Amino acid sequence: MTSAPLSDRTRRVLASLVREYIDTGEPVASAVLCRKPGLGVSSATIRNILAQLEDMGYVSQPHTSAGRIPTDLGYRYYVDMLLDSRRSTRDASSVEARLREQAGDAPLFDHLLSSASHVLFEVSHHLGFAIAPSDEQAIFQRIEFVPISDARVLVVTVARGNHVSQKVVDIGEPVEPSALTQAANYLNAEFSGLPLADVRQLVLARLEQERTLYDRLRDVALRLARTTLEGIETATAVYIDGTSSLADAGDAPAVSLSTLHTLLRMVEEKQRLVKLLDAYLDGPGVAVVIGAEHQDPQLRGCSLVVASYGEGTRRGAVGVIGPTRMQYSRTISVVDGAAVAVARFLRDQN
Amino acid sequence: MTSAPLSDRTRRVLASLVREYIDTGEPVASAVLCRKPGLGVSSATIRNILAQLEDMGYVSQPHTSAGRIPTDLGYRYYVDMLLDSRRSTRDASSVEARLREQAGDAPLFDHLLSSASHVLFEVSHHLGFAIAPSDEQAIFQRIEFVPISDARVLVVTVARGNHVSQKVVDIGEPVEPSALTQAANYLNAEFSGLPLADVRQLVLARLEQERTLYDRLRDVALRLARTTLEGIETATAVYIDGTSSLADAGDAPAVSLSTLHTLLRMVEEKQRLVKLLDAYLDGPGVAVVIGAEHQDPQLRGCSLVVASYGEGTRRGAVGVIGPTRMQYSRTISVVDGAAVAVARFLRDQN
DNA sequence: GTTGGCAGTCTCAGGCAGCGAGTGCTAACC
DNA sequence: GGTTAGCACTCGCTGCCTGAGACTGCCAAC
Repeated sequence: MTSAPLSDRTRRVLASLVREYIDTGEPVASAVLCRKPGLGVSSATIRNILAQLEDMGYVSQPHTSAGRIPTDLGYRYYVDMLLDSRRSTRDASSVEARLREQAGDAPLFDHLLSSASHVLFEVSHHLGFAIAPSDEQAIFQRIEFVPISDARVLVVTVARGNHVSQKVVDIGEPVEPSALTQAANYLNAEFSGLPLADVRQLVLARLEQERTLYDRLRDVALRLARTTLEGIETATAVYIDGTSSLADAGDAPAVSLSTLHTLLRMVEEKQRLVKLLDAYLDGPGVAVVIGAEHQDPQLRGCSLVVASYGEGTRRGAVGVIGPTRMQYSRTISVVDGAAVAVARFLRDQN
Repeated sequence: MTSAPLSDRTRRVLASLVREYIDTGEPVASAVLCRKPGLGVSSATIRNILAQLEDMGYVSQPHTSAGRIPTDLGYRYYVDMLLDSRRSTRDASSVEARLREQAGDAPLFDHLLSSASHVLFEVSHHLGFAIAPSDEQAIFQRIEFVPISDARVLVVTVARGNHVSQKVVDIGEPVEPSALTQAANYLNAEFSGLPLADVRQLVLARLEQERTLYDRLRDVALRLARTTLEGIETATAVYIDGTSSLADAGDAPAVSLSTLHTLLRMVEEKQRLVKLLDAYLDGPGVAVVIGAEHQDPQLRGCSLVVASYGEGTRRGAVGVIGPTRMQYSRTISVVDGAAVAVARFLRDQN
């Protein structure tokens, strides 16, 4: 398990082995590798190299007389090579075209993200997901109250970037529709253009003041606004598509049954996925988490490819979850492309 | 495969065998059955009866020296006995209590149904679902237009029974907010209290007339209404919870991987589930579809327990999908209870 | 019609041999 | 020193056999 830098040739052998294993799913023999173009050496030499790679923990043998398969560490090295080499050559155009086809030219925010998860699934054939940024920093445009029943109101909030969200709020007492309209006018006049987080703070501050003012209209407006804004932090919108890919038994059952179970539970409780990503999403660009690198032991059987989009505190994420033996090169391209495309959509709409 | 009526004792043996198999998952031996209380005969007699049952296709042997397991036909006979015997003794109270706890006292329609699917999953530990009735016959209460961007409007439709639905509509040209309010007022005054299907017809009829009238306000109102009502028939709302149960490997992997794949695809394209149910949902009460009775060969590995709620043309459905080897008795109770509970909720809100 | 008894059948687990794939090692070579 | 050919060795896989165990089917007695 030494970490001496690998020679160029050794790295080519490792990459070749990983690619071959991803393609076939079978342990790779030295004879197979030396038949590959690019490294003109005999199988005996390959065997020496493979023995070194095994010492270093990059490959392993299921049993003595079998070929080698990559370990999670081997995948990691391979993926790092990929990420290095494609720093310059990103191409989002094909994914972006698909996304535009799916979502239209100026989609609503939630439609854009659900389309993104769908496209990711279609292109990668793995579970695709898209996560909205926290609403905290979204720019408040307008609020509108639609009376539903005597004491119930549908609150529609519109934020910049075609970002529409709805919520039903129970106000204890019946309120006149005209009062609701006035309340909305008041809020729109006061707060339009501010980040939602600021709006919330201002609303709370005013509610403190109003206690002594006895202005009924403002009171209703502010209380409705408070209840609406309360929900903002708690749940992040998550869009997932392609769960069926997890049970796609092309040749082998991509992931184990217990991993499958964990993933399906994650799809049910989407917030768990958000939590999972929080741990890995810090920098820009594509992040890859492979098998044993997962903190949750149940997820050791699968890999995660994720990229963030947006800037500053308005960051969301798109990505793919699939078996450790996945086509990383392709998947990384696709996820990166999707992140770029989503970011571009959002920029165009400001 | 004769269909002579079974003697009382033979039926008790079959029922006992099915129950035992559902409990253990192992082929049931004659010796095991004769130890059960209720039928005081020796194992040899049981063997004779089992041989008859096998001739008739109700049970089968995995191999010569194994016990018997029920065939799908055997499950069918057992389930029919269950359905017969519980005609009178339905008890929805426990499910209803859970549903009330989950959904609150006067939930919105979609929240009620998603709670129903959740409760069905929790109680049965199988995939639970709830399907909304067609909107066609819902009684229109109010429509409201919320401007989102220059040429885009969020249309909120409220129907009787806390049934709120939203849709974003693109109108080609920018429209003044005040015009939208007037348009909504016009539509509400004209159509409130009518079934949605009638509203749609009336809207189309008026649009024909208006062609010659050149009243811009009405024109906008009617065109918005038409676009909104267009979507009504196409998609039925479907709520699903508990997909993870399908991969719950307690002892055996409940359903085969290919069945699992089909079911997950059905969860993705929910309308396929609606289509599936159309074939089975005609009468009132609980319907059970077992294994090979499914038209789709991919679904042969699982069973469906479903009950409809509501009356006349306002019928929806709730139900459960699980392995053929499921606790039918319990599941039927639960699904029946859920249907009764949902119906009661809806009745209380009119 | 029911029952006890017994032979027959089949699965399952364990042990063993032969085969083949693929390696590790060594000695020769460049 | 790195590379290569050759060869012995290892080990999983398959097929075969055997004994044990689980049930049944059948028959004769009740």
